[in-house]
Amino acid sequence: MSGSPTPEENGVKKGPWTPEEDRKLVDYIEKHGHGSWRALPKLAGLNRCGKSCRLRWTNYLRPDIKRGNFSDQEEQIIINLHASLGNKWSIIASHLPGRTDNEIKNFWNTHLKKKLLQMGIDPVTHMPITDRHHLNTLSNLHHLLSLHTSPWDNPLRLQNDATQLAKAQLLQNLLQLLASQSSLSISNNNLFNTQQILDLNYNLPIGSFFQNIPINIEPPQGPLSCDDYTAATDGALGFENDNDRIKTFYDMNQRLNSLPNLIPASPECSKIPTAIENNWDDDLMDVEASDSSWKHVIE
DNA sequence: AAACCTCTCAACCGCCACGAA
DNA sequence: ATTCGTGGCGGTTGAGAGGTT
Repeated sequence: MSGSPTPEENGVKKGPWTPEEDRKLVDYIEKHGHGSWRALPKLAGLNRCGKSCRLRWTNYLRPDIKRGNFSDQEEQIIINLHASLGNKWSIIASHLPGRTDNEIKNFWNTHLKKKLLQMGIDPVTHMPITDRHHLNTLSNLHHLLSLHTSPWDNPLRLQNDATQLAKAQLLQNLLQLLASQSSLSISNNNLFNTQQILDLNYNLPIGSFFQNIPINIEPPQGPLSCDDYTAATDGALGFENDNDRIKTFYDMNQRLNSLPNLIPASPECSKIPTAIENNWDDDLMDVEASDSSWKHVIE
């Protein structure tokens, strides 16, 4: 509080609050409201600075504060909001009734940050960590894929979008890594396969993760246009309307295409070795067997 | 049992934004 | 336009609880 005397200068108490102090603060606020925080301590008979009183009330004593562990749903909301807002704890807290910014900040720093790192996701950018150290453990991928929720029928679709995007990008980066390490070039056809893998991991009809393209049609030969999406959006996937769906697909594709170019320079480069192609078709499409298949492909 | 280490989270600190004078 | 008072925010700290050696 700039301009205000510091607690030391005033000789006011610092440190943990006693039950007696809590009672005084609650009693006063229940009877009179907090009014001016600066004036409150004196009026309530507390040897504390106003700032300390305000923090104690907003972070701990307020009657509407929710106690206990964060639910999975709350966790997802925090992760998603953090992805778009960054460390705007107070705004994030406003989306979680009963949770304080301080509590969310602590939860982020002590749990979620570590969790994302373990999953191979940078907690700052929310993008997959692409260095070898993180990519060389299949568990990162397994962690992501094992989340295994179907976003389309989930009311928290927005929250899941961030996770989906992260998954898609990790897969994309994995493909890139494969391409760079084994002279294997990745074409859009492979990207199409990536989409199929995601569809299967979400238990969606083939082609549904990014778009509702029937399995029997030719994979697109270039970045998908808005018209492609429009044409592919027959059949509901759970979006409120086609605009939402198109926007989401378009955004995802744009982000995927913003990564370094994966398109081979010559047609022969785009040919995948048969063994690997078979793995795409047979093993990687099999959700149950996907762990060993991924390991096989990486090896 | 004791020493040490790690983790959690309440509380503090410094800075900033904003409104009033 | 400037200063001052206040509330609010985000980063950081440190006490204490719990776990490990």
